[in-house]
Amino acid sequence: MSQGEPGVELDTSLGYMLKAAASALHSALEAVLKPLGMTITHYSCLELLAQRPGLSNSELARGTFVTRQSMNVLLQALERQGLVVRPAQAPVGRALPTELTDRGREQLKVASAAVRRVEQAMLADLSPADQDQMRRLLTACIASLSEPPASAT
Amino acid sequence: MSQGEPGVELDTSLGYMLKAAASALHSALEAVLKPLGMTITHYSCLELLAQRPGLSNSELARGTFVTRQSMNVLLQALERQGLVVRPAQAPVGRALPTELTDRGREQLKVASAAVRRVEQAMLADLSPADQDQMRRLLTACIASLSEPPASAT
DNA sequence: CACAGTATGTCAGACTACTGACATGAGTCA
DNA sequence: TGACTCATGTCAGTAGTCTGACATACTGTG
Repeated sequence: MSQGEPGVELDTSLGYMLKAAASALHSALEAVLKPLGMTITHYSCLELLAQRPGLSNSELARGTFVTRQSMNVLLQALERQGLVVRPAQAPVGRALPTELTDRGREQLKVASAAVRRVEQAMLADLSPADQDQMRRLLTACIASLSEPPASAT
Repeated sequence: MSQGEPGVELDTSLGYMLKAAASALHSALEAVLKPLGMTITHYSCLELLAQRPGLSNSELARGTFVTRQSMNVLLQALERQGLVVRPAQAPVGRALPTELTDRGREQLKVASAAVRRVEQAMLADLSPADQDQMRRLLTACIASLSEPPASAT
């Protein structure tokens, strides 16, 4: 069934390659986080809270690229497990500032090291200059995709 | 709640940026495919079949980065909709070579144009040289992630 | 003040993709 | 030939995320 690569155009499509790279990263992260009993979103949430303490549910959702409904489900689980805490009442508006507990920080420490190893493995063959290039390119892509479709005028 | 960017290290993490870019692309693709009544995997499957006719269920799964079980469910749906056809019996082994129908090609044509527009929008600010760079960098990342963890020796 | 508009937290149901499991067919090797 | 290994197709159950909906709280404008 395999017939080498016809080289049609999939192999050069940056959209496809971006998906392939993200998928490979996703699988690698899953592989190291699963033994720790964590999902990727679970880890992302803790990491985000460590770097930006006091983020609300909606802000965490945006930062981890899921809906606020999904993040809400996750936060309730993390709260039950004693990894994060939220005040019973919002200090202002409806947003509940979330904080890591010591237990949460502890769990994150192990996971964070594992994730860092995966990221370093991914970048093993890239020079510092390459990595800067990649940051610039990805930033440009994100910016262009975030703009409105730019209707013809 | 928002407090600018502390610039901790999330903003420079290539893993995070890769995820952000893939997420932005995913959302943009969803937005253009949904009006056509297609999901991203649905489209990816048709596109792959157009460029590599006769791929089996498992090969399509690998090409679209889902499990063969998920692809099987999708293929059965596409078959019911008359977009693809598979022989009742495998010509060799168990693999069933899948082909697009005229109806499948027709649906793909519209979707493919929409997807191409999204990809071009994403690359709007990137020179041809930039795009080549990006291909090289993504390829390197994928290759490094695909290698075994490289135990210490 | 009253009102519309926007952002948030949360519950419920639906969907997509996943893991687990089993049977079938091809290739390898003694 | 028979045993073993591997890849494939498929069914069933599970988990994570999504959409839809509603109530609440801040903001700006008349």
